[in-house]
Amino acid sequence: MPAPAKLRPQLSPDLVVEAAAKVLERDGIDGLTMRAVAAELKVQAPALYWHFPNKDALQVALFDHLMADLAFAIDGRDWREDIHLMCHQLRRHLLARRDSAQLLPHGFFVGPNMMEQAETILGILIRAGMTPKDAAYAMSTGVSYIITWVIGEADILQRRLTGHDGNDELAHRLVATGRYPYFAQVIGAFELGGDIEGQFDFGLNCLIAGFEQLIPRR
Amino acid sequence: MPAPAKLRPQLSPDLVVEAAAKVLERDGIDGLTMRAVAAELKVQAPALYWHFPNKDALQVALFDHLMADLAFAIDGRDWREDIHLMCHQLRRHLLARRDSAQLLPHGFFVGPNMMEQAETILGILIRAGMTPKDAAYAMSTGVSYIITWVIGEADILQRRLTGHDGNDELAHRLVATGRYPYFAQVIGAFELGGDIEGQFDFGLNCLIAGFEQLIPRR
DNA sequence: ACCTGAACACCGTTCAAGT
DNA sequence: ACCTGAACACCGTTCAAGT
Repeated sequence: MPAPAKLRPQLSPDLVVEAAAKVLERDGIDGLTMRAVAAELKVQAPALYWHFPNKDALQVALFDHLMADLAFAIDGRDWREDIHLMCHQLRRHLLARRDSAQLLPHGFFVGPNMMEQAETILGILIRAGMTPKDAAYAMSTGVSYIITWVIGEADILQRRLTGHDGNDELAHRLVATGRYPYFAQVIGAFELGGDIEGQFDFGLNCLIAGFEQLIPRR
Repeated sequence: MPAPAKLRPQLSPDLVVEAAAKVLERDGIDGLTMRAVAAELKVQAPALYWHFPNKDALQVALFDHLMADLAFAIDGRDWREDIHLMCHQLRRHLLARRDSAQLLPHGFFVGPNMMEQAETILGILIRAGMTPKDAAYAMSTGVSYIITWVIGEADILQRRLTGHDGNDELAHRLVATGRYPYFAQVIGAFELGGDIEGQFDFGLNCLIAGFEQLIPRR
């Protein structure tokens, strides 16, 4: 005779992470509370603490989970091109998973999935001629750039939807005083209507140009 | 006859910001609560809402306040050198004011002080030959790099003090599986004992190398 | 071993009421 | 005009108690 069916499926770290992913997608980072995740699992909040020591650990696991299906599509002909493509793909991946970039206050290469991705990136840079240390720093700088960028971009997209923007107003009032002549020239570049993808590429290309100098010419 | 002395000095936005600065320095970003700021002023928390619409607005004002005495020391001979110096000075300024880099989720050029600083930076880049738009993007990319960096660096310094680091442990366990050969080569670069200032310079030099390409050769 | 119930020590913010 | 008192609707986390 088989074991009696359990009334409730047992919790597990994986189930908790999947529930957290659902909550994050539905309610955003502010809605991602231990109680909400527990509710998603039809369980009381303290139950989660049997599987994760605290919310931080859950967020780390969640981020890694969200990076599991990040598959870089590159052709391996030119490392500059490959890195460029991968950075754009990482940006899109993060943007497509609501608030995922805000999950990690610090350190993104923890967990099996992110480390798997790191292998790809490091391989390209090292085979291109970088020292392992330079490759590590370059990867860290690049990913950090993208994560910070995506947080900012999501914020801009959000404010475009909700309409007006308090900070913009303040900046305009200050510019109107005439005390910031250079800023007055460039304030358009910071406005919500700006070329957002172009600005991403701008910083990205600067970084890649810098990376290029780390590779010995032959 | 002069007006009777008030029992309590009247509150003002400036006084609130100064109290908030004290609380931030003493208790860090987690201790910066409306109640704590109010207590510092010997006032009830709701009183603050007469002077600021919400906590976010207070944080924006506080950040600008903390940037008031940021004075760039440069000599104006070479723009690359100047930018390099300013970036290091901004890093030190932020590091010296506890958790200041964590005050701003989005947008750092709001408020008279930051815009004053922006004038200096934009001036250097535009006079070096950049278009205003490129100068704006370059400044934005650079400051964003530094702020993100400082948040990470403060975190590393903190973990160095408190000793052990859970994420490091996880990464080591995963590396020990042998499935991440490249990562195994570079894990030393990410450890707490790493050359932290060197890593900052690494990213910074990459960016500046990229900026250089925006300036037409003569 | 794994989860519930109840509680602790907080948050940001609102709002009627005071002065 | 400016602040208090009291409350609302939450948080993350702990811990004894249940099964």
